[in-house]
Amino acid sequence: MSGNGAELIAEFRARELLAQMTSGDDLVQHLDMPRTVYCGFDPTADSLHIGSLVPLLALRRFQLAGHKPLALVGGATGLIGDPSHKAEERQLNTPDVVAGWVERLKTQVSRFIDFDSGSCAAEVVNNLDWVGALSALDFLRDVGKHFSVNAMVHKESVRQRIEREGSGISFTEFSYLLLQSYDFAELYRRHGCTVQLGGSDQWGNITGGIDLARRLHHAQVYGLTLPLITKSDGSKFGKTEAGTIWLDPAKTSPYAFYQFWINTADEDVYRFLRYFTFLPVAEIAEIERADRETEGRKTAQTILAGEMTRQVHGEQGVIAAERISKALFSGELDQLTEQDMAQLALDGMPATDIDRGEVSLSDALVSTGLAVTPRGEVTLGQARKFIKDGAVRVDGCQVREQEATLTRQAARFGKYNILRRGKKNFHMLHWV
RNA sequence: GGAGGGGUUCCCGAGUGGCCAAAGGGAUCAGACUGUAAAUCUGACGCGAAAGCUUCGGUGGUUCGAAUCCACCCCCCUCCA
Repeated sequence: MSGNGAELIAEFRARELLAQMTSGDDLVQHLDMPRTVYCGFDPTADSLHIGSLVPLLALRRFQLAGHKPLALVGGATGLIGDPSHKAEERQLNTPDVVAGWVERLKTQVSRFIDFDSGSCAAEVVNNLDWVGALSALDFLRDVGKHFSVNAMVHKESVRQRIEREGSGISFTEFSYLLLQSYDFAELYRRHGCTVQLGGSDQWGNITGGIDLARRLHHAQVYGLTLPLITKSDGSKFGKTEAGTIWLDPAKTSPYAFYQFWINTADEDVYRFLRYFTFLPVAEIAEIERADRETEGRKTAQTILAGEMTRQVHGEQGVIAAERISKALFSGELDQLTEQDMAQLALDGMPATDIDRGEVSLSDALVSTGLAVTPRGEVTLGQARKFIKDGAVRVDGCQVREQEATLTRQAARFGKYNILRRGKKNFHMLHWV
């Protein structure tokens, strides 16, 4: 199960997953042998979001090619904060909060890599294990001595902050580079890790580690960065009006996750299939070709949504997401049985409990949060506007009466109503 | 230090005493069309059902009335030294 470096790198190129790599040919040859590869994930929240997917999947791609992946969870670096591409100094999180997040990330990261495949079985490591034990003096003498402040000041990530009036950068964040560099050197020492993956914003941190590994251990190690995911319309990838798309099903339901992908623009969808799925590039090209001849709805978005939801939420997640999507968008709401309705709520459809006998439609739009203004506020006035515009449907029927009232008696099965605002915003009312 | 230009609603950008909640464009949301698309067209776009209330860097002032005039302050830009 010895890898073939050229093949693996060609695969990355074909998927446009290669932003930069150090010493090109050397790295390709290096990857002819099974190696140990690492990528770090800092706990900046209680869950990873969709932006971490590309590096996470890259680790898996390396593993499938016969290399051993190490997923590093930044229990130490998460306490400091990476200044890269951050406009302002971060708020420090308390150690126990970060420790909690580390545990969550460990679990999340684990579903993407295989821990049971012999010599290339994955491992999760935590840099707090080695950084936590390091004394300040040892750190300054053994690590700090190898870094030139003159050079650091010129790094893009730092320079932006230094030149920026009124914000600046603390010594704490300034030191981040040293910590991440030390991680690489230490993973080389402990695990023989010789390759680091990361987003393209990590280039500076990765090359820092390469230098340090050479100075500390006379080791030749390598780095490879993945591109920043862009959208054809220029907006930021991974956000919707509802906010960040998280990997944690409690924060972004499998349904919402599925919907995120199904709404991918035609101009982006084939690229995303290459970035995010394990479908062979040739197969993706075939999908694209077939879609070109298709009238109407392309198949690519459905495939992408299915693949991604399966990867992140498993087969059950796909089934649930497809079930809700089908029910809501086919317009056949009246086909749903009471069990189906109960299931929709369990499957993660947004729902609000009503404990009164009746509510006015406009109040319901407010309490469900459907009546959001373009600026993001939830107001009664907006609820009225939506009703007037004909944007509101109750159980599939448009309601334009300003004074409309929903009652428990009229609810489906005496329990449920499905509110719809606009084309794709649904919310369940649950009469309790 | 000297000279000049500027800070307007989410963004860009008009507006120099009442007709300004403030032109126009973008973004956003909704409707039509469609594929839960794109493009296009239409509508909305500070809060409020309304009366009205809160906005034009900040604070005071002039005035019946100010985003618009005056004073001071804060911030940005350009040129000169």
